[in-house]
Amino acid sequence: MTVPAPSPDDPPYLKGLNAPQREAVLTTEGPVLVLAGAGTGKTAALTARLAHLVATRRAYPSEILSVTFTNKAAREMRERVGRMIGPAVEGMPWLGTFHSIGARMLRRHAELVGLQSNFTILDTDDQLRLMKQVIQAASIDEKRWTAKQLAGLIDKWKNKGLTPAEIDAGESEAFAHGKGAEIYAAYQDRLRALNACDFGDLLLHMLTLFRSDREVLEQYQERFRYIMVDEYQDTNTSQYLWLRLLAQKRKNICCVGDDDQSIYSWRGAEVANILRFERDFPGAAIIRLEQNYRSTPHILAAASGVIAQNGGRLGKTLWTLEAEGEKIRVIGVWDGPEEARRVGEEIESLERQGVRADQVAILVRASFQTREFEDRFIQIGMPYRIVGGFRFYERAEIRDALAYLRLVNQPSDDLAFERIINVPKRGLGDKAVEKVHRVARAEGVPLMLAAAGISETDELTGQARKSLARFVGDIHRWRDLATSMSHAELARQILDESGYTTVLQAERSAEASGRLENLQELTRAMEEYETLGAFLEHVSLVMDNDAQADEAKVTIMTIHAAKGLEYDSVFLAGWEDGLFPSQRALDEGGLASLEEERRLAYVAITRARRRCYILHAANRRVYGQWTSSIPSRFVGELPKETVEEETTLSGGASLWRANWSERDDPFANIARGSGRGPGWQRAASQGNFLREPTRIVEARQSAVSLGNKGRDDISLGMRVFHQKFGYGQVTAIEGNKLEIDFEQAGAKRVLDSFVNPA
DNA sequence: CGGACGCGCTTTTTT
DNA sequence: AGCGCGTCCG
Repeated sequence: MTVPAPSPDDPPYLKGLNAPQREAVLTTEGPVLVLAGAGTGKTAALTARLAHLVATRRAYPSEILSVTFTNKAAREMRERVGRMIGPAVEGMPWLGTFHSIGARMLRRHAELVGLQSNFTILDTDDQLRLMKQVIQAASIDEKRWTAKQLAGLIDKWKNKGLTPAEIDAGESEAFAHGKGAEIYAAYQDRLRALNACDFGDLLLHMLTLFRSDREVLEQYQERFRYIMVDEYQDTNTSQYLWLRLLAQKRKNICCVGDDDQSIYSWRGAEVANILRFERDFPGAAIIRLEQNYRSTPHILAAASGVIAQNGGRLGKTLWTLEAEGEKIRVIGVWDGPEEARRVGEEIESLERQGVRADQVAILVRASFQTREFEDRFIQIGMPYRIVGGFRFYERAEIRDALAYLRLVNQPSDDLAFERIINVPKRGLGDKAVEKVHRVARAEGVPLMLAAAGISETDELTGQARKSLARFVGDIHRWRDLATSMSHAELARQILDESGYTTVLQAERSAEASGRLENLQELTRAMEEYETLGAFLEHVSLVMDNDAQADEAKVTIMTIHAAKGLEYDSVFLAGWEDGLFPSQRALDEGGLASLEEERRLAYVAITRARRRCYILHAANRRVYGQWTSSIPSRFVGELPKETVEEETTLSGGASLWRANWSERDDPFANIARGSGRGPGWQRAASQGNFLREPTRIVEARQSAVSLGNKGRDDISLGMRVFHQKFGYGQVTAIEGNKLEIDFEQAGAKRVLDSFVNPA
């Protein structure tokens, strides 16, 4: 397909695009697959394409379906398109994540799948509890067949687009000796009874509806003149089928993706979807974005060298106009703590060269690796932030608060009822809850209603009855209040009157105050929503977490979390066989798993703009055990000309150096504890001398005395202040290290240079 | 009912 | 090693 050459009359959204990008924008009709390598301006092309469709009046904004995976991506796209086409972006109801779009559709047709349009969307927590109930109801051994397993299985089935009726005997065998399909069906029944959906249902229900109801399908096929899909390599089967049905009529579907960046197969993504695009959509235009605007040639060569080892790729060759730049630095170290120390030093050196901390990232394979860096950075006072981990809305206190709101919003929300009936503790234990359940089941009414009934009879006695009556009364009162006050105010009042705030205040720990802050944050967030219902919908679908990106901090995160991001300097830690590639990937899953790990390596390297450091340690503590390891096979796959290797330990001489550096570093032993596990012993006995235990003791002592002499203005029992941890009392002094019992943060060991007498 | 103890698990994570 | 969960006991 040929597209017009650039001309001065080009609309603004075409300015600055290279030839393939222009082609991606201007090839509007028919199926298009855009293979966009890392850093090749994929989002720019995608948003320009959207702007083009609207500007040339090929479609109204409301006639374009554009799907992304994350809310972040959707938001970014909306913002960028907004900048190009102005307020018309407001009329793009079909720009969003698969799930938010699925929910939007499903609310319109809920009754066709046996739901009401105000169905609740369950979070993982609710799901799990529901599954537990289903397993119990089927009298299956809960130890042998856990709710977690079932959740994984049902999730997998839903990802594949399978309803209970479509589970064959073989699949069904995977749970409780062939009861899989039966239990799945029971779970779906329970969901329907609760007027609820899990995430998978948002798509699966629409998929079954599209299949069974031509009219509904055609309505959407007509409506969506153009379909655009971001990160196509991450689609699962159900999403793929959904898209294929929607695109069948007009066939104007444009999928953007990169098979080399497919790193989510473990949650159902099928690389195959992108690999067979041409077969699915005959006559598809394939456009490759290969000019990279992000990284130096060395970085690209390193990434290409690694990914080239994978088979079955669609194939792309990244290139850049950038200057050579620095080589990748591969650094071998003794152990985990040394790795953290080295990275800290290198970052300090970068900062001296003018690199800002927020342009530096440390990427790890598994989240437990962040710990080592945290410890070190706290010690040296380097500001950092950890991305990922718990999401705001997944925190217990937030879920509790939400459960109150859900129950007030919809008293028939049994799962919310169960969650908070005894939170905070009000003397309603298993016995009482069980009674409520029994009555509810017998009368076929929601728990809330059953509870109201019981509180008026003698079925419960004393405290329990009083508590239950009070609880029921509270919910009713709050429900009435909802009509007369703003929902944010109502939420505050609920938190106060339920005793939730009081309990947290009484706790007086750092955690509790953090929770109180989170709850405040929650009520603040509520103010932005028109209705309580709207807010709850937002919460169940949009698990935003990236609140503040304040001061310059080094970012520590997993490679998965880093996908789509870029940094000037990137540290890739823990490149050892067994950690990366992970042991699991090596043991199970065969070649496919290894190749996914390799794609992960590719994603990791391509996050870097100018500088990339790869580290591997000879010894590491994993699950409390010292293990020694060899450098990752991926290190060996880096083209030699693009790397610069340095190591503190290969053979005898460097072993000696390792010992030496340890003596130089007053913290080595402290950080390592009495590190004498298998790794240590093995390495030591490989050297030309035998390490006597006494030497270790010696080293320990010298570690303390080698450091700065302790400060004389701090003494045992003194009250001190620490920048990070606040006030505390000194409980032990060891050279320049202090043990402090912090009022907020608890007991910690810190350097004396970071505290001052209070 | 709630606290104490002991067992088992432990990649990656979105919606 | 560290945490969450489940069980057992007061």
